[in-house]
Amino acid sequence: MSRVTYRAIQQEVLARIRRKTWQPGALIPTEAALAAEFGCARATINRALRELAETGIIERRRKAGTRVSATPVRKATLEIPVTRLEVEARGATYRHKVLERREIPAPAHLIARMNLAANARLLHLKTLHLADAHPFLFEDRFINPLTATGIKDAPLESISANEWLVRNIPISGGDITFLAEPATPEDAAALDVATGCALFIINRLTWAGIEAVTQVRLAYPPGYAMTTKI
Amino acid sequence: MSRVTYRAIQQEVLARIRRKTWQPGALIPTEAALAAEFGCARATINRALRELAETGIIERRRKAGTRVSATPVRKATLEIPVTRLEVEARGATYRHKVLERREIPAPAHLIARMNLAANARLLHLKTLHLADAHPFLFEDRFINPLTATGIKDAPLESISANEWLVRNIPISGGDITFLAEPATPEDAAALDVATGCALFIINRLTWAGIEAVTQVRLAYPPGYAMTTKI
DNA sequence: AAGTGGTCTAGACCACGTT
DNA sequence: ACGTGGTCTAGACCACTTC
Repeated sequence: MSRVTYRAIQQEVLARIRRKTWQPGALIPTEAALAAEFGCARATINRALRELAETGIIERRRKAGTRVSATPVRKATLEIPVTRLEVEARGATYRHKVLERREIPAPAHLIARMNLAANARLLHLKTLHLADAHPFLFEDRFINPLTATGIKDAPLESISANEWLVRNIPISGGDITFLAEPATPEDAAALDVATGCALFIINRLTWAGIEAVTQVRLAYPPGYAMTTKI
Repeated sequence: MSRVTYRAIQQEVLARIRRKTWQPGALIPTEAALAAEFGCARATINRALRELAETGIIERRRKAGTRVSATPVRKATLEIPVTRLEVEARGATYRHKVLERREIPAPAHLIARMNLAANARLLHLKTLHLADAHPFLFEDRFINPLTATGIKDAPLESISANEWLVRNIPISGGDITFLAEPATPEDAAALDVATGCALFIINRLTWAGIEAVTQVRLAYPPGYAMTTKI
């Protein structure tokens, strides 16, 4: 075991910020100075501070140095699990039901958002996910068969599109939006709730490079909450 | 510039996963082997793989080695800015109005959640945040004056509690919950929307060590969406 | 017992941004 | 121009986990 760990340095830095030894907005010593003070290598200081910078507690810029964030932008990490695992983590039995599966011409609003050719066709899926036979999530998904190669032959009755895509199509990135919406009549029927009641909605658009793979709207019934820690 | 960067290694690793050279669930070579292959130091491989593991793309365990995640749990990072900055980032003028400010005995449900003494008192604040004079956010907050020392004398008319706390009280962590709720009559009056309409709600409880600092419920009107990337 | 990742060191060079 | 963080190296020891 070495004498000084990067975690110990992080703790000490946080303690000094908490004690106001280092005020918000103020510069803290350079890596070299801290390495000398703590009697460790600069690389150790670097790792400690780099990770703190990733959480938004401090801000670092070459030449300008490192300073305590004046108005820290807290960053929370959300885990986005496969729905089956999320249900099973709650101790329930997972099942899903494909309500609709059709190939259609891409709707106009998706041609722009997904950067598709004007005559592109998409696979349109509607799926109800169940936890112990109770509606857990109503999913309305469009899949680009050109990027999600093999989706047409996927056994989507036994593996959800969600999970099939995650396992088979390497995704480079995506945009996620969280919001609240009133239940449409279709949402209400699928989830067995009243039309107009407040649903938690996730919209997600995912990419493989510059090509869109899938756009999905997830509607969760009242009572669902997404939780995380900072 | 060195010959091999950790970013280049990440790209190559991702490419191999995408090409299925390394299948989901399969072991990939050890750090030492990759260092030899790429002709770089093991520390460089370590940094490349460590960061990929943080995103959930690969999984690492001592002795067991590194493998490609079979069902990757995507991780998204949410930024939680101060409301004023969020409004200003949209090009609007920020203003807030304290609707209520009272010291009260802690409600029973918060005594448990915030780990308070039975006779604890809390500062109860209700604040409306405005963007260009339109309601942007209705905030219902409880503050523990024992941990948020100085809050009683804070000029909460000119600086929001949100911002005052962020600047003055060092926070060690917290729990955040996102959900949808129908607007209560009070929400509706504050936000100028219909009672019962779908609101996006954030509940946040923050701690300084083992002591709770504040519990807040943020209610956003219809149309608000929280966005992030993966 | 042995193999793998986790971390630290001491030194070096470099990119970047401020001055 | 120059100071700061960003990164890489080569080597070392250690912690954890599986065998």
